[in-house]
Amino acid sequence: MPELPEVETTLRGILPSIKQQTIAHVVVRDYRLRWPVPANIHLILRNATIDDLWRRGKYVLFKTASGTIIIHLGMSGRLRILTEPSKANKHDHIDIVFHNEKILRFTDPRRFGAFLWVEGDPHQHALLKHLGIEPLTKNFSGKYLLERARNKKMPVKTFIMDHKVVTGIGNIYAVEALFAASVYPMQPANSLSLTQWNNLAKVIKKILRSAIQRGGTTLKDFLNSDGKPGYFSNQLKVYGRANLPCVKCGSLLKSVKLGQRSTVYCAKCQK
DNA sequence: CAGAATACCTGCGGGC
DNA sequence: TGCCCGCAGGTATTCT
Repeated sequence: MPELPEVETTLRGILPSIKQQTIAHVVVRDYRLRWPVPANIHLILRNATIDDLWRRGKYVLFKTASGTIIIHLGMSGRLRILTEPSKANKHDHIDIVFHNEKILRFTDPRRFGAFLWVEGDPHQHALLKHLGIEPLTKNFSGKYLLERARNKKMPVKTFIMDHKVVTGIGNIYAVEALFAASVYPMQPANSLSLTQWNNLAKVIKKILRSAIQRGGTTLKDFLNSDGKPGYFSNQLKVYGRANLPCVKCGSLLKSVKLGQRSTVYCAKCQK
């Protein structure tokens, strides 16, 4: 479900309710996520204060005095704030109850998400250590991509979805960015020109910023922390539009599998 | 070593 | 109505 814009939207939504707030207790209903939720997490977090929270790639981090909570939403995860206790549904796996009576609820039907605890520098955790550059930073540029793509024969789409290169770009935004930049998804990464990379870096930033501004993309069930859908869905030009006309030239969009992921593109506009 | 396949899970929509 | 299949926003792990 969530790519960078959806995670960012989620973070912004929950931040005002829980930053600097102290945890009263934690309820774990199902420990079976991507990795087991630490068995003693309720003891660790009791009376801990969330000093700060931020995003790294698609991870959300909550810092406390003794360590950091690492959360990943996987494909179907969601975080939201409840202002009063409410009956837990089937996939509501974790509640963090704060002294201010707000409740942070982690829901994840597919359980591909993660809820972990790390002491020390969270950025040295195995999951975060090798993450590449943040796309919404100045150093993310055509030059950076050109350098990283040297000797990489893989398709450019696979390359920009590699989080060791750049974090946060998933299937939707990869496909949209390639269309916006008129780049053929199967083009070998090491064959793009600096001009192409500059253009791609530019449209990636533009699309991610636009999506964040609109509250992310809702395909069927993404809701942000306020329970609102994301309004970027109606900006999608190619994702989910296989066999429909290209918005630029009218020819029918094609669809192929690339690394098991559906890849929609315009054969005429993307060369 | 790179790159490709596999695995983890539930829910939904389409075809029969 | 119900069953089976394929598909879904991710990514660590295993394989070749």
